[in-house]
Amino acid sequence: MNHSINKQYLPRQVETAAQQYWQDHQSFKAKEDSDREKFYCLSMFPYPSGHLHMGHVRNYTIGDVISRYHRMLGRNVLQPMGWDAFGLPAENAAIQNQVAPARWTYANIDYMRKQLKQLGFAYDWDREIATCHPDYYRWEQWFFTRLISKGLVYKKEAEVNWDPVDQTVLANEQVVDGRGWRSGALVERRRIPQWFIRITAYAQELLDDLEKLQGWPEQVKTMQANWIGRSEGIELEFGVADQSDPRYARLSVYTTRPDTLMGVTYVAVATQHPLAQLAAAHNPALATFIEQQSHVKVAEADMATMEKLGMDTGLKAVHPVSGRQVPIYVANFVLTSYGSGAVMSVPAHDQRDWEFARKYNLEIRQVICPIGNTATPDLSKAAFTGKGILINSGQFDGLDFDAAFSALEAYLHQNNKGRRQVNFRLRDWGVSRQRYWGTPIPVINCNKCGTVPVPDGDLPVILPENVEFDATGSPLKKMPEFFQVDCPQCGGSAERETDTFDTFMESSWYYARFACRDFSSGMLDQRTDYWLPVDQYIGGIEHAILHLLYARFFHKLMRDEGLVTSDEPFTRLLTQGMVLKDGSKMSKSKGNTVDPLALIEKYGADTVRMFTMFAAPPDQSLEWSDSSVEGCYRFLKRLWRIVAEHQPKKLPRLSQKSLNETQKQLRFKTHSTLEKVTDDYGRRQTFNTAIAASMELVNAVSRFQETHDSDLDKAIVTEALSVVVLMLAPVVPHFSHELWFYLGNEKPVIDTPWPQADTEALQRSTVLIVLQVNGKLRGKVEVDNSLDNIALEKLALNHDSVQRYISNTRVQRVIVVPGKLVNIVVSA
RNA sequence: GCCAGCGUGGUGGAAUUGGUAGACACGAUGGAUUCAAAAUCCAUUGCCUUCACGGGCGUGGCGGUUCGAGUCCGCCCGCUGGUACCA
Repeated sequence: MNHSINKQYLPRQVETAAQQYWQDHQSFKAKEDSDREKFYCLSMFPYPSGHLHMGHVRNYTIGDVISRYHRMLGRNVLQPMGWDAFGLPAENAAIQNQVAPARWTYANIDYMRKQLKQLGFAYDWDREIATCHPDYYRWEQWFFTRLISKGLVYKKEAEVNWDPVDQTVLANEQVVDGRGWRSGALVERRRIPQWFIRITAYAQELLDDLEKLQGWPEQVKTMQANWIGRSEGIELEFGVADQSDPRYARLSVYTTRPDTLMGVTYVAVATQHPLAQLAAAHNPALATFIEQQSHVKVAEADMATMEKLGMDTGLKAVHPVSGRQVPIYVANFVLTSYGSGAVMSVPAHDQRDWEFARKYNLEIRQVICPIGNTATPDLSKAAFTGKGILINSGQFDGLDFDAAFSALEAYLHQNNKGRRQVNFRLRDWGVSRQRYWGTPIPVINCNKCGTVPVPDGDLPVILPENVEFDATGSPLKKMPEFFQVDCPQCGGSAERETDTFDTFMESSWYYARFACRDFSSGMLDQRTDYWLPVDQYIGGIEHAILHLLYARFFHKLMRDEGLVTSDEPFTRLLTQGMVLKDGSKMSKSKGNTVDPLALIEKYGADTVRMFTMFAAPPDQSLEWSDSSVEGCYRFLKRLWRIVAEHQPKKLPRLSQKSLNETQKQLRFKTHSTLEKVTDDYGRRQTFNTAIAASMELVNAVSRFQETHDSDLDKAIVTEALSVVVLMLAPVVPHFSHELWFYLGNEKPVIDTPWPQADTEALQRSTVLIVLQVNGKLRGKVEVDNSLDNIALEKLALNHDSVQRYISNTRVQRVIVVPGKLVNIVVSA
């Protein structure tokens, strides 16, 4: 084993050689092997926007570190990579640069793939997927037609942002201060027919199965549960008085607070509610008001923060219990898409209703009295929103929330005016996009047969890639050769759907396709049974709700189609924080980006990888620092020199007892660090502390070397450095690849098992005890670890550093925490 | 607005189950080496106070629980992500 080594750390040479070795040996090609435990590690695939940014580097380094660690644990690892290739930015680039979205996208993919390869990620590139390729999206189209046949898909009208100048639908992101970002025109809400997938049919299961996700962060599960938003309430009906049209005799509302029903003083309906439209037909002022409210973009945040405005319709609702008539208002904050588009308003016990009532001088009627609190709430200051005892509620007076709920439910049920209802905040998934660069929706509209799914044999519906592109909507709508087709059912002339799918469709099942991406006669094959579910998924926290919920939903749809056998797609989830510079998110528009390529050229991939792992724990945001990158480079140079100048010696079989104290200490440090780092990589996934601990061990080796250079000393150093090189191998794989050979090993570091701590080296006979007086640190003492609590207490009380604080006091209590501390509680 | 996080030295962060606050780095200061510089190495480095020994304060703010709180609870402030057509 005569591995020569350059005394200087030359990252470019080292990295080229290691990458060449991996390529020659096809080290990362993943093969199904039922005899071996698999580990599927997946990082969220990138949108090919042009070049990698630091967020990608961080995401993919985390994934690579976890993959390489599990490989060392002996698992059969699959780590694939692909491209979330459809999306809006390609269309914007097309308009700006006169380049077709397809060409732009493929060029970006080529460039970014090169960057990923330079970073040395252990991907099986044979499984690469680009979602814009028909081999991929054809199965999405096929699956959608399956969902149609199962009744899990339907078409309905839904609102979009319409730019009246560019004559195009705008994404929420493209509406800035209520205006189209290119034209500057005031946006309008427009209702158009769109396709929806019934995610609400799975709402309960999506909620219940969160419990199965033991490997997910609590915060993500909480956010998803709140998003699904299950509530139990009552759906009840008000009558409508003075109505001229018998179709609108009833007004349905949903409430989770039926106990406040007798406090209703008005009813609010959405601007698009039939009653609002009915009233507006005879009321020009109301029509104007409704028209004005239509210039707000279709985003919940805008709806919720805008000034709450309303107008009396002149219509009256009839209370289902008291028969009292209350005004019906149109209110801009009532959501058309949630519940029935109408809400009963109880200003005394709901803050938003209270504010609205104050503004429009509507009655505030208290019907709930706080329990165990004689002070009546001051309803001139705010609503009282807590639960309590009913008052001013006639026959329901004196009941508490639960009793009132039951009593009112029974009353409304008997009178056929309401029933118990479970509601979800979650809305069905609108998948239609009026855009070009996406998967064509595989549906044909025929005047005779209605909507007809494209038959299996005619799939895929291929998106034409050579197109002229401008700002006025999808080019597909101007391509008769695309949309003029014969109806598959009657053969008559028909029109192909020109809308495309939401790109969340592609990212909802790519993880499954990676298991069998070359399968050409179906969506998924048997190989998914081996690889799924994904053992570790890594991606940005910004995907905590939408992407992760859609993917969970899609997995259940595929399960119910018999394509996968598991209930959930991702066993363990790590949500990575953002990369910031000067306190804000790195972005092109802010001009604070750092080019990974320039850094790799200057320091090498290993330094860049190490910095992203060392600077912060993976789930926190990471503050960019040039000098800290420099520091990582310095550490690698220093460690390289220490190893290269060291003469490796094999550690003889020895008894720990034959070592001197310093030798014992270094071996203790080596093996205790190994235990800690193993825990950091595996359970904790705090790679920053794993690196810090490794640095500490290197510092200990340096100090040890100053006074020790016998053959046995060198062997102990060899052991320590070998452990360091193995522990750092997942983070700096090229660096470790080279040094591992130098340390006298024949097998490459990637095929070397993760080391195990030597329990004998971890034995200690003493322990450090902290001495406190009244909780304040007053001393430390190293004691034999066989001392019992009584001996510890005695020793603490007599210790000099304690004595001076307790001499003129009375000892009240002594708290002994074995192996940790003694706290003496005294009073003057 | 609503949901979920986060807030610790000059900076990034550590403190894993309520038990030594500031590990490991960066930066800074001083020194060694050098003709000089780079590189490297050594020392110091939370704040206030003291000649020194030492003492006091200190984890966004206010309060609480506890022998003991960065950690648990309540309220408040600030920042970040998401908010269904950015991905």
